[in-house]
Amino acid sequence: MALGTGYAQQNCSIARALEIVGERWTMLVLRDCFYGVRRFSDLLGHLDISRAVLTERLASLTDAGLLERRSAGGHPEYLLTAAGIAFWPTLYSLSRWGERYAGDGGRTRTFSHAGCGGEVDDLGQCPVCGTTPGPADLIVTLVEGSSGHRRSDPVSLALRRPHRLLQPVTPVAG
Amino acid sequence: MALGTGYAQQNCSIARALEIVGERWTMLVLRDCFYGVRRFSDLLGHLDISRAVLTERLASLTDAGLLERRSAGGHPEYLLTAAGIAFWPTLYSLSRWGERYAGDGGRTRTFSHAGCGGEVDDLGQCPVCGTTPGPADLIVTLVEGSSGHRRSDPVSLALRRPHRLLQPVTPVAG
DNA sequence: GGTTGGCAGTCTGGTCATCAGACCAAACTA
DNA sequence: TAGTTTGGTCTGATGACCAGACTGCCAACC
Repeated sequence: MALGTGYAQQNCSIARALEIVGERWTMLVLRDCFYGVRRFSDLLGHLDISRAVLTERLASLTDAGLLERRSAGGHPEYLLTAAGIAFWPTLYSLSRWGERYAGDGGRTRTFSHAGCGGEVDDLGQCPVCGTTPGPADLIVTLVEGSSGHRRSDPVSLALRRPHRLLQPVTPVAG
Repeated sequence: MALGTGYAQQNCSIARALEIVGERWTMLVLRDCFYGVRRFSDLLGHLDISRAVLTERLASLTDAGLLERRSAGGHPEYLLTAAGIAFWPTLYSLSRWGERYAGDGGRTRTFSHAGCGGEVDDLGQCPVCGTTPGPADLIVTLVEGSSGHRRSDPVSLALRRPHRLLQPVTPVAG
């Protein structure tokens, strides 16, 4: 949060969590990381965010231990750490709430268990095998007919195909 | 979010959710509502927030349908609606993540099922009876010895006792 | 009936964060 | 070697947030 008067006095795990992930754009950066976006320019194009703010968010997420900055092929890549991956349930829960109460009520994306194909429920549990798959075992699929096809940047196009979370996306040029 | 360039282009339920609950202080206001804080002055004292910002947050949460403003005894009260109550899993999940990765790793609060006394797990499920209690059926208890006793405003003092979520707190004067 | 006091806001001037867009350095490519 | 891509930094303008002063409403009390 990095303001003079942050949430420090709140002494509450929610407040402390929000000190790390509560700033504008931060959770959307994490969402993109789960979707497999790893590069500065891809995040920039997909989020429509100011370069300075993206730089700052990536640095603070890295400082906080949710992301790891790694050089790959001459360019940096930002990968989720264990602490970052552990944030998935919160993001999933927020997504489900948003589908129900911040849109037209319909599904926009579904998440299915890569192991058995079951579509996970509100709690993230697979109704077929009864486990709670981590993000690495989930396949995200855009719901056809949802309002989910507006953007046309390369990353958005690449994300229209079903794909496994955390696996790197390869944006198509154009 | 109410900025010229919000998250509108993101076309994603997470982005839409964050348009409503993603601003500074908003989730902490909701947290306090779950804890039973209902009055403007109590929120003000417990959150250490600017009056203008609290006014704006309460108005936008009311507009978005998460809170309901109701006159009670000559003063307004802010109560969670169904949409607001449905936000509990996200808040709980964020709290658990924060305990693990944004603090010393220890529990600060526990939530137990009022029906059978079981302490709910990471997913919010009661290990005793197997159900997933809603917030109205949860009792929050501050963990002794956690760093959770810093604040001394009347609301914080009232919240030190175990109490059921959504039940109104009665701050002690002083 | 007038006064007092608490409550729920609004208003104000200053500070901080974010914005769009220009600029820059390093690495790769032709 | 010149140009392009990538990953940033810098700048001036705008908007959000801050602490604190101020206002209007209502109930209780004298």
